[in-house]
Amino acid sequence: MCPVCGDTVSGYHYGLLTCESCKGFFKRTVQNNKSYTCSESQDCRIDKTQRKRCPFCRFQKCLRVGMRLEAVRADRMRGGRNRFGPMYKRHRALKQQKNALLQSHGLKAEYTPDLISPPTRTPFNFTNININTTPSDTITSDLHTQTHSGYSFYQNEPRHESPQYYHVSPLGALYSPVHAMAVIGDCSGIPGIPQAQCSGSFSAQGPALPHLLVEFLRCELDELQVRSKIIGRLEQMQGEGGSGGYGATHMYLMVDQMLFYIVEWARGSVFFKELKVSDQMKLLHHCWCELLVLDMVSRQLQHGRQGSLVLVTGQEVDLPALVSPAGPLLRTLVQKGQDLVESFRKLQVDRNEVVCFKFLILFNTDVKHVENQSFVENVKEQVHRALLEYTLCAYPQFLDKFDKLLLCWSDLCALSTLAEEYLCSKDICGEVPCNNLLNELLHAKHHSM
DNA sequence: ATAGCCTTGATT
DNA sequence: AATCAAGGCTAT
Repeated sequence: MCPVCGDTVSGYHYGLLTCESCKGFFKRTVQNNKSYTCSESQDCRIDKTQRKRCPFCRFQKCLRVGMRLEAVRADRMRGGRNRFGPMYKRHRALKQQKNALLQSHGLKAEYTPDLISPPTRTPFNFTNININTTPSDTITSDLHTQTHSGYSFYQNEPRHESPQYYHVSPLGALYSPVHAMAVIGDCSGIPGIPQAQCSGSFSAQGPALPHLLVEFLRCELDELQVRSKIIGRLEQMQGEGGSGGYGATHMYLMVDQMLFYIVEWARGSVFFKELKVSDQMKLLHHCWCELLVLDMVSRQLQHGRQGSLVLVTGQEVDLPALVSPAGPLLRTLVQKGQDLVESFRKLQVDRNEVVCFKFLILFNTDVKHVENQSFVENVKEQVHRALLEYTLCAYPQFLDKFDKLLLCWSDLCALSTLAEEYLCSKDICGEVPCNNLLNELLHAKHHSM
């Protein structure tokens, strides 16, 4: 599918696989130096049926997905090859490799259609939802402006007979590709990734990410904001409830708050927000604990030191002190948690992979009685694809990282099951404060089983 | 202006 | 000689 409009791809054009019509549109726009204006808010949906409606947004999208201005020839020379040739070749090879890997994981090699459909807003009624705390989405990516100036498109010295390439379109200045931060590896030569981001040489900026991953990063809540809100809420409750100190109650309240923000994240997330509330709840009832465990594990990766546990609040808990008075269940829980953190660390699991993981966990196809099962399956497959593409691209020297990540996931599931059992036992003992989200989630699972 | 089909020509 | 991504042409 054409990344611009979704029509059928006819080959590589101006840097990536697009359809014939977007190829022509891009060519006309750049050759004739056209400038368009958008009569809406510059975010028109571009698809096969609507692509004619707003050329401004269509061209924006062409640039955003990575079509190259420089590939339009200033001298209009026909035929021949440009220096993208080898890049297209590499891309084909990579795709083949990817498909082989996908197939080995039982996924279809063909691309599945984009699932983003018009949003439907519906109320959501988990108990204990404080309306006043609405964490604002944070764009974790960095906006940059690409420069096209003075770049010889040919690898060799430009000869007189060679085509001289363009083009600094007046619209080019509007091009703001979304970058990701802190990516390692080399994606140079992958079509669709603008050269500035891709050149591998000194890429503090790193290569561009799969489109889906960028969407996922957009859905992330701001960690610091969440932290301060949770701290505020906990202080407030300690003031009210009286039970001060850092006992178990404090922990449960904190977990409860974490769950609140996990739900908040999910509700605002791409794909998930398209689901009916009943389906959303079924998925969350199933995976909240996995998300919780992943959240804690990934926090240890960022800040944690061995022998201590860093909480959402930023507090550091000494593990030996936590474990020594604990029962056997909590002990194994802590031990397995440490093991998991260790294997994540060994694998060099990065933030982008964690973000993909969250979506893999959320869109679990094993959840029963979900109305829109096919949607969930489709999303899961797309996430798989994005994660695989990312690992191959960001860690090309580490080809089985994807497989190892999936192995880690099953460890995480096992740990989550243990954690849930632990919380359940504590809930039955009456140690978990009542009327909160944690209770609801603990009970929901049992009712549905 | 759009988009499907046609022609071209360096690279393989 | 075959390939295939550039540009060109032309009904709609």
